[in-house]
Amino acid sequence: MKITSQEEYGLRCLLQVAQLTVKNELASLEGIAKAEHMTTDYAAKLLSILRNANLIESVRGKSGGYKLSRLPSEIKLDEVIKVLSGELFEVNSCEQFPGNDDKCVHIDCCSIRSVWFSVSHILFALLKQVTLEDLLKKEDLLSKYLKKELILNL
Amino acid sequence: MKITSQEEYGLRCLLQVAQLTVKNELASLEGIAKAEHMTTDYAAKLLSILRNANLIESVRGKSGGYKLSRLPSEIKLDEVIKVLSGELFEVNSCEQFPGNDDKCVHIDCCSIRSVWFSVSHILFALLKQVTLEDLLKKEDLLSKYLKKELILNL
DNA sequence: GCTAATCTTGACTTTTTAGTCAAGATTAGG
DNA sequence: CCTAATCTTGACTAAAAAGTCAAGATTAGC
Repeated sequence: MKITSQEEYGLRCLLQVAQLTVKNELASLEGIAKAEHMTTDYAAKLLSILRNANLIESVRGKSGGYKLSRLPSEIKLDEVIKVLSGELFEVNSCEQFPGNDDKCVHIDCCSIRSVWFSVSHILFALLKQVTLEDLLKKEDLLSKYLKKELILNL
Repeated sequence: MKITSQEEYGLRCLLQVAQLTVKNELASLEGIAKAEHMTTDYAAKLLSILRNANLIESVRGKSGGYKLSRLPSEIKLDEVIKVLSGELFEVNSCEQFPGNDDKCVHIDCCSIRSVWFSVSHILFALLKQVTLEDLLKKEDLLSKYLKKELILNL
């Protein structure tokens, strides 16, 4: 249960694209990488994940670049995080942790599983309340908003 | 943002210890490993993490084993998860993701960071509401309890 | 059509996490 | 005091995640 590199840097790239999209410009790979102080190769890899998930679109060739597929207000963090690293705990795969067997010993009754399900559910309900548009705000503004709104709306 | 092996299997071992502790028995390494279908070596490693964090105590020598250091009702999941894998996002280390620099580009203002902080805060507040005693219940009972109580008490 | 600026892809290397192995320390009970 | 049943530890190997490299495809503008 940790924020992964792919989530963190993938989201940063997406936010760079969002910033230019609202100005009606395309974001170039090189521009994104420079802004985020990362290599273009790594940025390219992350952007390809975002593109394959239809969060962004790319235009190839000279004067090409990336733009959001939808409005920033229509892209919610729960979707972004699922694209970048999947669910916290996959509902149909307690098989992720089968011990040394094919099948988990606890398949019939597992109190741990029910905690993961609840936590995962609430977590993604939280993330669903935050959009890329929110993330384009300044930190102090967003921070206040999150404190006021996040839990209340669960 | 995924449940790690260490969290899952570590918690399973801890729960095995808890089951015997409430019966006033010591849990042996071999017993725990057999019950969870894992190797004794791996169980040993996880139990040593739990022991170093003072969640369990061990008795060496013949007729030795493990027991909880506290009552199951006094051990909360937020602590267990922190022991097994740390915070979701370390407050004092945006340095975890500095890009190709020493210092993160966004150190002064980072909307992403404020989301991680909020989410992490709520997540551990949730986990704090669940104790090992709760986890000793049957899945269906616990599941109902979680649905009713978890969010309400935030 | 050439060229330079762009995106695309898959194989590769490095780092981290997961899991194993083996040698050793402790102690109850005979 | 010996032995068998325990726990302990650190080094090692395997698997997964992170990040790099290199070759190639596309297209605007000359």
